[in-house]
Parts: sequence; structure tokens; C-alpha cells
Amino acid sequence: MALYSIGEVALLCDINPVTLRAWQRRYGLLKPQRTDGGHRLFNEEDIDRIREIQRWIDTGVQVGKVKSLLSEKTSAQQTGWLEQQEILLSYLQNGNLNRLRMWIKERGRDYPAQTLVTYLFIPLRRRLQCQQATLHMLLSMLDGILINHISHCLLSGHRKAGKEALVVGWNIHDTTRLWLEGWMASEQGWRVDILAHSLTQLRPEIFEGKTLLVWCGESPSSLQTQQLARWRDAGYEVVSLGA
DNA sequence: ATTCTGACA
DNA sequence: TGTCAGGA
Repeated sequence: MALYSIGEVALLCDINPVTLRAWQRRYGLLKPQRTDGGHRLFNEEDIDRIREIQRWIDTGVQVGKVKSLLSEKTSAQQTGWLEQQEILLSYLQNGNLNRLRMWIKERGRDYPAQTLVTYLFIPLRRRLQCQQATLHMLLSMLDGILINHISHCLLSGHRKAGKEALVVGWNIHDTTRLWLEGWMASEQGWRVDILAHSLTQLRPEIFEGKTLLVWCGESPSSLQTQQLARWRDAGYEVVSLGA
């Protein structure tokens, strides 16, 4: 198996060697082999792990919280959801969008959106959220189908009774995640609309009368949490998603 | 030339 | 997270 120096890994993963050492020393995230001289040697597995860490950080998780997430991932995989992910992946790779569409529709009848999102779509999307062009394309295909399916679900939700809610993203990158959140909210009885783009400024006074379901990423900054609480105190209906 | 650790901002 | 010193 090929081994890489810290400098090579730094180039490969577009990351500062200093950061890699910090991740190891402060958070115990890495444990590369060493040469006799004590220089680090990273194998492909280490590099995959580094990319995985980067993906978590990109989605807004603080470094200190990543470690538990890396091991927690295996528990979601042991219960058979990994195989389901592989099925979806194969449809994507074969460009078999119709199968994919039908598959999602059928699963949607068997499982609550909550379950599918948690064990299937979030983990699978995370796997595809690589810099690699091919994977990115697959992710894009999946997202398109998902959004289509979800908008369908939201429409039927509008025919039922329920309180009006608006899903908004606040300083996030992954806008497909808003649809997933909206999907779950819809199943919990909200009549959901989604703001398609993430906002950098939130002004709840504009949406008075509707409940705002706010998505701030995997771990909201304390500033965001405080602001949300302040708005609640001011009488706005503001709910933090994922909390 | 590159990387190591540990102190420090 | 990043910089620096002082060594290997």
C-alpha cells in the first residue's frame, strides 16, 4: 500500500500540514504510521478519513465533535442501510434515473421521511460530497431526483390541514439539505414552503404569521442560537431545525 | 529540503 | 489555526 508524507497529503487534500498535526494531537482524529525517524506516513485509509473529516467540517460541524461522528457512522451502516445506499449508488452510476425515482417513491411509502433522510440520504450524500468530479455529478443527479420527489410530497401536504411553515437556511452551503428538512417537517404536519437559497441575514418580521423553521447547519454557532432565542422572546415563531 | 515537538499568540 | 524556535 502506498504511503505519503505529510507534505504530500497536504497537497492531495488541500490542507495545511500544521492542521493535520493539530487534528492528531488535539483531537486524536488521525493515527498515521511513523518512519524510524518519527516522520508521519499516511496510507489511503488515512487520506479517506481526512477527506471525511473535511466533509463534516464543511457541513458546519466543529472539529472537536467530528470524532464521535466518525465512529457513529458505522452503527448506521451495520443495520443494513449501507446496502440500501449501494443500491441507490448503482442506479446513479448506471444513469438509471427512472429506477431511482420509483425506488424512492416506494421506500417513501414504507418508511417515514425521518428514517430515510437519517440513514439513507444524508449518509449517501455525504459519501458523494467529494471534490471528485464524477461523484459530484452523481450527487447532483440524486439531488435533482430528491428535490423533485420532495416537492411532490410537499404539494400533497398542502392539501391537508396544518400550520404554515417556511423552511429557511441561515448561512449554510448545502441547499438540498433544506429540502430534506422540509420533507421531514411536512410529514410532521406542517404545510411547508422552502426558501430555495440560504440567507445570510434573517428578518423574521417579513414572514410574520408563518412559523420559520430555520436550518443553521449541523451545529449552529452560539451567536445564531442566541439570536433565535431572542426572536422567540420577541414573539416570533421561530424553530431551530435539527436541535 | 522536510518534518518533528512544544510553546505561544 | 497558525507561527516560531531549535533539532533530527
